[in-house]
Amino acid sequence: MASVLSRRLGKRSLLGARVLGPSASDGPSGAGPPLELQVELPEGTALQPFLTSKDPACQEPPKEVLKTLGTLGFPQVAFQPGQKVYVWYGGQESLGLVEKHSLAEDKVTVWLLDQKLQICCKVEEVWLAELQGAMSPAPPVEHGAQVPAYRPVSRNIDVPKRKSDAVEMDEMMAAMVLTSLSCSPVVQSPPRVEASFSASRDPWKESGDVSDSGSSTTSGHWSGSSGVSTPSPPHPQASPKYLGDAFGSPQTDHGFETDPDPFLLDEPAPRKRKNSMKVMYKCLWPNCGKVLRSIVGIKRHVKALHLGDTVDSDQFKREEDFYYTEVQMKEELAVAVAGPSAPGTPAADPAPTPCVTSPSLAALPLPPPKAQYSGPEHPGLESSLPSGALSKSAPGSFWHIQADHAYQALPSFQIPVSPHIYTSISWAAAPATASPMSPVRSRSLSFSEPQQPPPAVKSHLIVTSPPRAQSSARKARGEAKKCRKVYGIEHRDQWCTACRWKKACQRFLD
DNA sequence: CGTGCCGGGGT
DNA sequence: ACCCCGGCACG
Repeated sequence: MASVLSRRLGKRSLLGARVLGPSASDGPSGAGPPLELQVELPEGTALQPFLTSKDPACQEPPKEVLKTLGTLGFPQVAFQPGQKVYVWYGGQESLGLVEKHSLAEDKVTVWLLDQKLQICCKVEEVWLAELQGAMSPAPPVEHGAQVPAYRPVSRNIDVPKRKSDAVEMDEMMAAMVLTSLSCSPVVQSPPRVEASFSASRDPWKESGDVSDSGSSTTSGHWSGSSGVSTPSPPHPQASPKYLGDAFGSPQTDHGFETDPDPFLLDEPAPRKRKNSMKVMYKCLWPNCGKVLRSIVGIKRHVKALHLGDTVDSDQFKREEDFYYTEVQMKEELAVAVAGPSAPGTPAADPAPTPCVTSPSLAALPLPPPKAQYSGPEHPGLESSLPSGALSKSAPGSFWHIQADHAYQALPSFQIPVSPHIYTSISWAAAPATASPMSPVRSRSLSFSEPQQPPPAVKSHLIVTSPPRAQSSARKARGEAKKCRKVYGIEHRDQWCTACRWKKACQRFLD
């Protein structure tokens, strides 16, 4: 194999590229980054704390609003004497009463309750106590300058996007993602370190090392497999570990660690379809978390309950839009309407969703597409997997096992395919383009625009419409990243066998 | 033009 | 069987 390697040592490494510029989203969709940038903008102006942590996905309109707000000055016109306000003072926010508001100079005189003193400051530094909840932590200007430390980071990570099961979970995830992201670039890519044993722990990185696990095959390299078929899966132990890795400890192993990352976020892995999902809308208002079924409902809710007093201003016309987010819940949960829980994906933009709510679509009981053609090959394998890791929506990292196909000699193969966001079902090919809005989320590494729950739709197409399926003999080009892309040519030895043989990739089927 | 992979070749 | 690659289709 050494020969192989040396022979085709790469011209270009996709892997490298990926590793170097990962955080900023290298997705093809040019729209991603820009959006983020814009989102950041308002924050920069430090006027609009609302955005801080909530789902950027559906904030198109607000963004606009905010921007204008930023330029035009704070719209909250005049403070009334006696009004309760918060003001940024002495490094913290203090409660105070408005003494007077001088419109002319845009200054507000505030009587600080705590300090028992009066101060005069700019309007931007003062905000109404009522709004505290929403517009809390980031008081104006100078404060903004004080905290940027965490901001720039968090903004890039679409933390809110993946509303996992619990709210706290979200926070944790955010933190973890954050950490791992911030670490990953560091590990440039010590391309293939022959680090003897340590290598063995990584199920897929090693090639010759495969055997060292003691189990199964003897020959080095993948080819060694004899009978193929029932691979004794090494994962029983491996998987937990990996799981851990995916989440917690960013340092997997030698420079390769960055690789799984793209996965974690990208891998479309459409095949694992979730149970029927239902789209719900969750109120993001602090301490609210109300979940409603309809977009109208949620809007009304937000408007009525939270924005009640602000709606007067035209500028807030659409404000409710960004106080709710779309979430997908399992049918059962949806029924129960568990407040904070929102397994699955937050999904995108609220606008184009209505159709989705149709349960009929979502409920289509289809076997994962993959099963449709490769299923029969190793039924046993699937079942032997650790619980539902595979098929269920393991919110964590999740294992994708495959050892099949004529080419696939290796015993078994696991790929940590991401906590993957089911959003990332690559149905890009589908007629999805219909919606002009294509809400590009701020997912840092993305390549195909995920969407809603159309897995059902897609598979449906495949199943029911034989005409389109494969009219031509040639297999439709896969949307998924193939080994080549994922590992780069330099790491050809890590490709799946099929890929190496220039055959249809078996690792990342479409 | 890069990529995925079929078809066909070599060992 | 394994391995490789020409060459085409696709984006």
